[in-house]
Amino acid sequence: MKVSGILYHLELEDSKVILYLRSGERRIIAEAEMRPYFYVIDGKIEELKGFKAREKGRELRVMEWERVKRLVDGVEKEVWKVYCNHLDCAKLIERKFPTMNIRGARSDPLQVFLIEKGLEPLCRVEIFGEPVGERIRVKEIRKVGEGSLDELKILYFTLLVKSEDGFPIPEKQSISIICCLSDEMKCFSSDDDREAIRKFIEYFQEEDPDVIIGYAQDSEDFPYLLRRAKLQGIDLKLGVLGREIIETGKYFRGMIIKEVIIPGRANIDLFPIIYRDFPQLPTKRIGEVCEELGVGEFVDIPNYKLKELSSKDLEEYAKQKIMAIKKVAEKELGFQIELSKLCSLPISRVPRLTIGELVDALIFKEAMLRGWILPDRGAIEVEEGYYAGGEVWLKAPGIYENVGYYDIRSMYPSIIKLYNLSPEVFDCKCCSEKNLRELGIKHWTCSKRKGLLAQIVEELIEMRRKVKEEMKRAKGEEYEVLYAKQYVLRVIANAIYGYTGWSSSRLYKKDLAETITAIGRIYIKKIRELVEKLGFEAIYLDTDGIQVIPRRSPDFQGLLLKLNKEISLEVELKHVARRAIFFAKKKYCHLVDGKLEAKGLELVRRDYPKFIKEVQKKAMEMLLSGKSYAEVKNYVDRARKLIEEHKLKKEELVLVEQLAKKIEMYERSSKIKVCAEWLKKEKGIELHRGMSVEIIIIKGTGPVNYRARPVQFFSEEDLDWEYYLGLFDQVMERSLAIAREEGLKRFFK
DNA sequence: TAACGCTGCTTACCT
DNA sequence: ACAGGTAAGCAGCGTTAT
Repeated sequence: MKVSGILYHLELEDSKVILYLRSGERRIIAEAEMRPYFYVIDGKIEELKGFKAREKGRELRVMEWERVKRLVDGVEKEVWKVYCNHLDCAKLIERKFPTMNIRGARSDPLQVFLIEKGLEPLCRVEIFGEPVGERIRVKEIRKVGEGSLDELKILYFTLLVKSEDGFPIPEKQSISIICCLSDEMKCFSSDDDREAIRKFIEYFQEEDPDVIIGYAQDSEDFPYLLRRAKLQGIDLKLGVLGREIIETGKYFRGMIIKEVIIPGRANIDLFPIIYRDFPQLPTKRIGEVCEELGVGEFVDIPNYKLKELSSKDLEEYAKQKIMAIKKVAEKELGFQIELSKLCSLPISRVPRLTIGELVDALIFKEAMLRGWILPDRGAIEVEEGYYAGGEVWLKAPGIYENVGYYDIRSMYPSIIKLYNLSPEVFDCKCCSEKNLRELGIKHWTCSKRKGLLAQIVEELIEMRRKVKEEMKRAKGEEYEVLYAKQYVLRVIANAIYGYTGWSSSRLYKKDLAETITAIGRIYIKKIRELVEKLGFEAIYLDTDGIQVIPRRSPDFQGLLLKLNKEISLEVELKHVARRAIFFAKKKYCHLVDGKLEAKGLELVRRDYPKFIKEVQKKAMEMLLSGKSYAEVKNYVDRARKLIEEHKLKKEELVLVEQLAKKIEMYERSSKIKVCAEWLKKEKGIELHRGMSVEIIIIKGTGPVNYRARPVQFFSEEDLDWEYYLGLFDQVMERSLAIAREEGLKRFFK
């Protein structure tokens, strides 16, 4: 028989790949046999022939072996390809034979499956096979077209719990409301949550969604729901065909996070995506995310304030929250889908991977398609010491007018492409012409073969160029898809240099990473020299960017043309700032089209009190728009009075810090560490790595950091106003010093 | 014993 | 847990002034 549908989810079951397809109203479940394998690069495999072992009650054994030709780190070799009956068999053999040169035993089987079959996540597939029970056993599978989320059944999900302090405990507090959105909005609540959970499960099974989308549902909603359901004696059968959901712990970005598996459905948690892709957002609450993405307003109500809402208001809030989740998903999921296609990974896996892991997945895929076998991750020995990065230079702090900001377009990717940089051709044995010597670099690249990394980067750049070309003619939905495609191509290309210097990457080579940054420094310094020759003065450099002021005529476009004639990388003019203030390296602000653009200033940092940031912002705007020192000073002094006279609300003095490591790992007490300890001791609340807290400083004796507290438990009377005054003065002093000195200079002229 | 000064930990930022 | 470069606040601790 032949079936077709959108491939929306894949799972691993022993050595089978289970495929979930959506075909109109129907769901198709198929299973494909896969033969797990690994490579033995050189040496004998006699010991492996007939290998058998028992582990967790299963028999693991080697099935077959064959001699195949592959490119091992770019060198053609005959290697052994060894097939086994189970994935764990490959891993066991790798552990048991540490001296054997084994590769690929830990490769992602679902990714390998997708690559081997030429499939894309969310594509339309055709399957030839025969039915076995509820499934179809796959004989042949192929991609026959494109698909999209629109063709799938999506269910948005969230729940709310009222609690005293915002950290509810399942044993004490029942779920106040569960809210779902598919074709329509549905809310479930009851006095005790037993009925609500029952009805929710019933509804969920009836809806039978392909994709579940929420915000922090893996770390919060589902674990809470699981505990409550257990207490109420209810099974949480939310999987396809009534299978129960599975809670797992996984090491992610240096911390244990919970991952919930809902068999047969793609469970997509937006929170880890936001955590990874929007590190600049201090709280990561949905309202903040909505604002960042420009998808409308949503006012977050902190968990500790939910108790003040009536049932009606709570329901209204839940509905608004789920609409906000939907908007964030609609804006953000396009990128994740394109990432999953680019890297050949199931869509539900992508949100949980770091950028490094995504780059690694792409490198693995491209290597596999070329018949290469690369080292496994973490297999290359790490070289000691650090290497130099980008050039950073500031002529002098001060106020400048007419500042042109130029940068080298995609500098590191362009360097990799232009100089054919890749580990296997770096310092090759075959070349006598040491081509990087002319740049003053002691290394060289091969002039006979094109390196793998350079090939991949070139392809990414070329693909992006084509997509951007198509974008010119595209509109609406099509445009959005193309935009997402070019965006992920850029993100991945930009991370490739870092990947070469990442100690656990397959292509780790410190000297190579160092060479890339060294070439970057040479180029930006060369541009500085040119700029100086062409009638401009360089005032600031950072890595791939240079800021200049005109000595005579401010012909910034003319300078751009001249630079591009001289330089083999592409130079762009980002903008010309009417006026700019430089405080230090990585701390400056520009006035561009009447708007303030601040970099590194306190006002962009989450760990400064909100009020101080607002006053600084206003002061910067005044200075940039030409107000005198005296005027600005006057404004700042009036603002200062509000602190002096205790006329601010505690919310205006809040700062945010993120717990960067496990509490035991601290050698000093930071504000966030003290808050984490206080929450544990006083409230029994445990903060885990990566969580942020809104902090205020209370009065008392001892060092300030020891007086940091979560804002919700204290009032204005508790605040250490003197501390805020001191910090305010410190920040304002250095913010205004430049204008003051500038004024003095004029006075003495 | 308070004040001072230095070191290096800590956080968050820039490219 | 893609890389390195940077500023700033302040704990922690030894030294100096009182």
